[in-house]
Amino acid sequence: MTRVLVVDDEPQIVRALVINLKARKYEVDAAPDGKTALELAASRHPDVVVLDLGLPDLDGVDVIRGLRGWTRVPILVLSARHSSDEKVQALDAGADDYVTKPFGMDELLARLRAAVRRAEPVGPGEDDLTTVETEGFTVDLAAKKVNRAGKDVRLTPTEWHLLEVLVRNTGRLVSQKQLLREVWGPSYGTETNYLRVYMAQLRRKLEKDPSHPEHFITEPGMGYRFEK
Amino acid sequence: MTRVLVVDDEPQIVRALVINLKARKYEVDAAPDGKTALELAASRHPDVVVLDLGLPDLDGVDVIRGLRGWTRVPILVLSARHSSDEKVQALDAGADDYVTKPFGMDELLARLRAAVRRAEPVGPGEDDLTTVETEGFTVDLAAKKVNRAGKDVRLTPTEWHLLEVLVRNTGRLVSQKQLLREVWGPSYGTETNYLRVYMAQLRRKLEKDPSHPEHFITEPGMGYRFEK
DNA sequence: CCGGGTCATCAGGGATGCGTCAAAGTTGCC
DNA sequence: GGCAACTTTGACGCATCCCTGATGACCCGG
Repeated sequence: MTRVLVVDDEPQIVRALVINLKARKYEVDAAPDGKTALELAASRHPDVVVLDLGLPDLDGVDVIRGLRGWTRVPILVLSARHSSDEKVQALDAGADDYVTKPFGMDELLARLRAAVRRAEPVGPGEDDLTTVETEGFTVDLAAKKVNRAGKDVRLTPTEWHLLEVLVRNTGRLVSQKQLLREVWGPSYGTETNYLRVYMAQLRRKLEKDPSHPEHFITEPGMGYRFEK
Repeated sequence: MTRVLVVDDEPQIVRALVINLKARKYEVDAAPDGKTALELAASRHPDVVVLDLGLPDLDGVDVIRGLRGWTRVPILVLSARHSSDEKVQALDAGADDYVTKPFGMDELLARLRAAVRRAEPVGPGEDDLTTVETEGFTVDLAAKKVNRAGKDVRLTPTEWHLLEVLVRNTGRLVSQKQLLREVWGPSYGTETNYLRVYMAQLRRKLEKDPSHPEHFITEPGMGYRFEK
């Protein structure tokens, strides 16, 4: 779940934000001043910060700097000041966006979504999800490679697709209908013979003893399962 | 140097932006409509896009989607529409920021800086990515040069672009669609014959035995893979 | 013991995708 | 305006993959 830190000294604004955010399944922390904001940011590690510039204790720009000293969390500034100078200062201090009050809730939420979205990592960083190992072979989902005894195994597109669905559900039973729909398309829910042919090919290429499979298990009448 | 793509059909706005950006040492491309914008984005790889929503040919939101289909480049939307709905649509389609006209140049530039800043990769870690070596040849991504047996190999722009995408994903399979979109642009997702022609040329220039490639591996039906 | 159903395996034929070559079209430069 | 380099397009042979039908093994209930 996405965690939001709301920093504002006006209770009614905080209330409005909290209600709207919680309704949209965000987890929300709130701070009434800069000092609390910095503490909460450190202890709660929010995924995005909504920061009012007019705080009682610290200058808003100093709060931004305080955060930017150690984190790249997206900061969305909220302010009553329309002056161009204020905006430039806040943005150059490290803010990601600047919304002037009064603001539309829809717009604010959209900007929030944009800020969270682009902070999402892409590509590497999920290595634990991209490779699956067994004693006999290794499947690399990102590189689309299968390695067996040091050598890459050549899989056809259909074979790979089938393997991918099974591996993504390691340990779970995948029904025949589900497999057929995923690999061959929605209208192929009943052609179970395709499955038999391609499961045999996968086993021949990957199992130690294809006629006594250890990893590609048949659940008679139901479907197939991949086990490490 | 940071490269900016300005998309707007009003010449005076483009002029103002270009002058201001160039004065601040940005490299600037300009497009008067959506189609040109998508082409320029594909061929020039800007670091940030400034996009007016009111274009003569395509809907602005469609341009955003066209870009987001293959790149995460920051998009800063410029628009005369103040309606909250428009903003939400643009932001949810993948825009990073939304500025309403008339805008202050200082503010726009500050938002631009913010967008570019947060797109910067975190920390070091790409130094080793700038050159890739194989037994047969060396690719220098920064210098855009390929060396083989002590001599530089001449590559055409398209050949280089294709090589670059493959090398940046060394070891990973890159799908045909992805390659076509990266090199030829978002609307070329199906022209797989281009790929065949240019892969052949790359192999002829770089492989020891072009008809038995060791580094530019084709995965039938799926895509291509570069191996060291 | 027999019969129906599901599953595994095999092999052939049609369709598809890839590599190659050559020619036409485009672009940019002198 | 002409030339050279590059890109696009089309055609062809060939390898590979996908589908299909046939056959036999296995499991269960009758």
